[in-house]
Amino acid sequence: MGMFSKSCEYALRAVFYIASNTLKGERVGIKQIAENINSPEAFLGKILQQLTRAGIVQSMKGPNGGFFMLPEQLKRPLADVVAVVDGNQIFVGCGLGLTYCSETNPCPLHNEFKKVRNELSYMLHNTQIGEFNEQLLTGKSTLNK
Amino acid sequence: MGMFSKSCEYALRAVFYIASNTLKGERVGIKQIAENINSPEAFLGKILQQLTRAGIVQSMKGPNGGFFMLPEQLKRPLADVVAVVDGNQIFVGCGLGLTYCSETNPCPLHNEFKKVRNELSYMLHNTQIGEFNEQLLTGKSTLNK
DNA sequence: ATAATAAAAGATAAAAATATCTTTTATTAT
DNA sequence: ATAATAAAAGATATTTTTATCTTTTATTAT
Ligand code: FES
Ligand code: FES
Repeated sequence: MGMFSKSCEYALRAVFYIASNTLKGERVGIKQIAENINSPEAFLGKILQQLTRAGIVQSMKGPNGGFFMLPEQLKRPLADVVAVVDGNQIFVGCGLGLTYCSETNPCPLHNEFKKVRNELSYMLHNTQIGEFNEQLLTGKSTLNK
Repeated sequence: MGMFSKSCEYALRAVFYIASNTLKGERVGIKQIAENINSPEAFLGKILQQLTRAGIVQSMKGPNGGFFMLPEQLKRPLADVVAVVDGNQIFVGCGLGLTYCSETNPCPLHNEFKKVRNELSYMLHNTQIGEFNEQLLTGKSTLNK
């Protein structure tokens, strides 16, 4: 597996897709999202439930329902999405899997690992969900295949 | 989960332990390793099999048998251990889980993610397994709890 | 040679992650 | 009010990862 769980990858792709459609003023349904980010529909539904409960995205039931985001939600960092789906071990956990990362009783890789972990953490905390809307809408970047 | 699979975490802790004991001129058995890196014994056995087949460590059966490393094996990078256990997706894979990472058809996070991924890759390629032997033997760093 | 030791190999089990299917609830349009 | 739509919730299934158990093979000491 990669840096994130599969659920988390779907989650990130989904919020990017929802964000860019929100910019166009459109709500999007699970089916449409799943098609556009290349994910299993029902499984994505479960992930979107989590994201909705956590206040990462908004949802509406019924005709013309679907998922969308509020302006302030577009500004939230990717770290929030990752934390909701994968927890915060990626931000604070020991690289060698010790029960917790410690300065006073570190694993051998601590100093080296911490640097990388902090780079990732910084990047995710300083990147906003809505930041890629334009490049997505103009097709400069993609969410499927 | 963290950056690596649990198997990979055990693998890294195990090679560090074997390396530091090799420096002391000692072979170590699965049981001893498992106790000292706090891992399930039988499961660790399977992982050590992989590492032996891949030439990361040496093994000897029978009395006074156990695991140890050759001088050149002590110099190999952590990246080799990670690649054997987790594959190379962590080094080359797309952060959002697209089938492959591409410069020409990138995901939105590509540039930001690539930086972090390359930092991790660089670190793992430029850190040797045997590099922490001294601090491990002097108790300055730990592999359990 | 024989017994003891320890890893290798193979088989099986349990837990977690991923995926699907069915029923219920909220919302909208008629 | 009724029917249609779409997400929420709940139940179930599949796959992968993690873990354990048993048998075999190699090595050493007696
Ligand atoms: S103790 Fe392992 S990364 Fe800090
Ligand atoms: S395409 Fe996603 S990280 Fe390169």
